[in-house]
Amino acid sequence: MDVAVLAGVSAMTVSRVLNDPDRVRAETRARVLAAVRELDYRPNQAARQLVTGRSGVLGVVSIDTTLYGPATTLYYIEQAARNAGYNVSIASLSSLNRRSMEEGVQRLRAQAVDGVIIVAPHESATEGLRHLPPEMPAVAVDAGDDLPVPVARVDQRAGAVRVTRHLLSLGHHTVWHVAGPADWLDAEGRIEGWRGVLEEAGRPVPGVLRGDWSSRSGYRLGRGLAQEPELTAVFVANDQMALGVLRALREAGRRVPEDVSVAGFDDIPESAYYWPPLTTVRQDFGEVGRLAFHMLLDRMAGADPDGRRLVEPELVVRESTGAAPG
Amino acid sequence: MDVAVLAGVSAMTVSRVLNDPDRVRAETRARVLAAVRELDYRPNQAARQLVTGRSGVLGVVSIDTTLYGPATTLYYIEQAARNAGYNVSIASLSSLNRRSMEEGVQRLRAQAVDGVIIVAPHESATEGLRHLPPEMPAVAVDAGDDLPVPVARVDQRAGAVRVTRHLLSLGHHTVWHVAGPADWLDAEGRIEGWRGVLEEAGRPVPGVLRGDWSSRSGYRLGRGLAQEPELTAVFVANDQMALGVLRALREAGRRVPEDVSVAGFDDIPESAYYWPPLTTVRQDFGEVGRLAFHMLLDRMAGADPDGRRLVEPELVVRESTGAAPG
DNA sequence: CCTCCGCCTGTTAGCGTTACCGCCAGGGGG
DNA sequence: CCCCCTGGCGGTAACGCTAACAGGCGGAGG
Repeated sequence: MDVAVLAGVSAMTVSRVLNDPDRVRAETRARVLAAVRELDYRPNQAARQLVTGRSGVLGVVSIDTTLYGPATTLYYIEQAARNAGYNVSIASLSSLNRRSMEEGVQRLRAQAVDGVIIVAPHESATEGLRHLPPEMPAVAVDAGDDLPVPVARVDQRAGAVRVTRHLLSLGHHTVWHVAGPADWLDAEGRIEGWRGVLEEAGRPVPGVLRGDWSSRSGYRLGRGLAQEPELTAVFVANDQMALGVLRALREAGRRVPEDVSVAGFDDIPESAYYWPPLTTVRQDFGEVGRLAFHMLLDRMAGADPDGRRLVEPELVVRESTGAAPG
Repeated sequence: MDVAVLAGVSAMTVSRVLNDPDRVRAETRARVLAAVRELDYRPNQAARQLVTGRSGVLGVVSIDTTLYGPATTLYYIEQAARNAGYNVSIASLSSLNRRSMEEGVQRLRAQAVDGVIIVAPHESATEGLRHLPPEMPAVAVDAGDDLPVPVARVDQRAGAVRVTRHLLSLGHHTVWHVAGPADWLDAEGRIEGWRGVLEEAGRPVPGVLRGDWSSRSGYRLGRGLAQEPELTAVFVANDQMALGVLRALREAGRRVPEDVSVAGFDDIPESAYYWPPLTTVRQDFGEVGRLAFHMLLDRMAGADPDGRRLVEPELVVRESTGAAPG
């Protein structure tokens, strides 16, 4: 090791200076650090990992990171990880099924990551965990509560409850719901919250319409909704689909919010500029990402594998919801 | 090595089976593979890297991966990398400046990645490259042409030319432009294309308005635009800002496209559902991502460091642009 | 029958770092 | 005055893998 020679010490001392500076005399330390700078020395991570067993890399396996939610969560995980000195390796899933989830997890495993965060509001998350060795620290984001690992998630049900109550309080007799795909847990959570409020209030519960989160599907379902004479309020499971619904209603001549109130979910940055500006439920993806990372850190330090943390969503009332007509 | 013992061969033979299967007799190979499966053996990447010098990990340093363009590019880079057996480590930049760019690059360097892709349509990309050792294979996405590495990018200027010509062909006397931030190269490219067409046609060139890519900034600038009596056509540098402009114009009572034509850039999935559906320029971020990865692969194989690949954007005409009034 | 060559497999060494133990010097207590 | 203990540092081995070379064995050619 050149640095050791230049500083006139042994390789071991250089190692100590870099890993446990206090155990070396200040003067020696200074000499070593000078040599490090002089030679622009960078420790070889592979060699370090070989002996310590730690890589300093975390793995994130996530569904389509093109979507706003996952992308934002990933972004904040990465930020938090960086601040704690970790690097982040990603495995994006193109399709959501057991096989691709397993493949993603295996890939990160092969890379010898120190821990794994699974961002998959989907039942396949369970599958991913099955393929993780039991001793591998893991955390799930937006997953179900029945997993054997800590879970950080937004309280989808609470958000749906708030927005549905908001609509009822405006005098609407009932509220329709455009939901996300069936196997997505947050889609289910939003349905449960919505249905719960309607049942509790003794209101009729219209059939659930299933979209795929895209504006396109929102538009398609919105055209159907526009034919419902009774319709005065819709809760759409995300803002992109809500955009499609808004357009379908307008094309059918139904005014928002005068004839029909529309609410979304997520509060993506654009929704405040929709026409009309969208009432929605803000999910703090940043908070979820940070939380997930810190839970993983705790887990790596040997903490309780059963932690669950809920992030409260927030109702954001804009102009797409209003008093029931008539 | 347990696998070697179980298969009754040496460690070396196991290594050969895994890396260069043809060099080992079929029968032996089968016995080794059986042992590998039996013990669920996974090679230690750190040890392999220590001796081969290759990690099988690529680094991507990117601006805010929350934005649609970077997120999509990253997604496709990751897909392409996975198919080629590489893992991807990310360094997202929270702010775009030399320091954070340098920090991101250094972090990936410390992790000993085999190659780096810089996704930064920004002058700071140059800075990032300066901190890369010359022998480190690198590729830049959407960067300038003056970099000493291969560049994959969408031809921003061509896109701007097409959309501006489209607007002039509809009879508009001139076209206003809401641009992106000053130090973003693609913002500059779009300005150049737009200005070039106007100058070539001998039309007046209105002053450039500067947004920050957000709908919010589009709305703010749109309110100003709505006061311009001469205004009949606007080319907005991305779809999110265009959404803000649409809303500002509508609020001011100026109809789109009857009074004012509005065009965007990017063709994000939602723009087809704006009101009215947005005429825009489609950038194939997927193609750019795949291209960037394959250029990096070539570069790692020792290919020409001066490759440049342009992806052609495509004009998508929808309903937000129409014939000039009067 | 011997030799040479090519195929297959084994042996040895080393990648760069850290864990573990041991050595040495100096200070405090017996 | 000697011994032990502590702080600071060095030596050695080991982490798991593969590059490079070595060697055995069977078949082809002389």
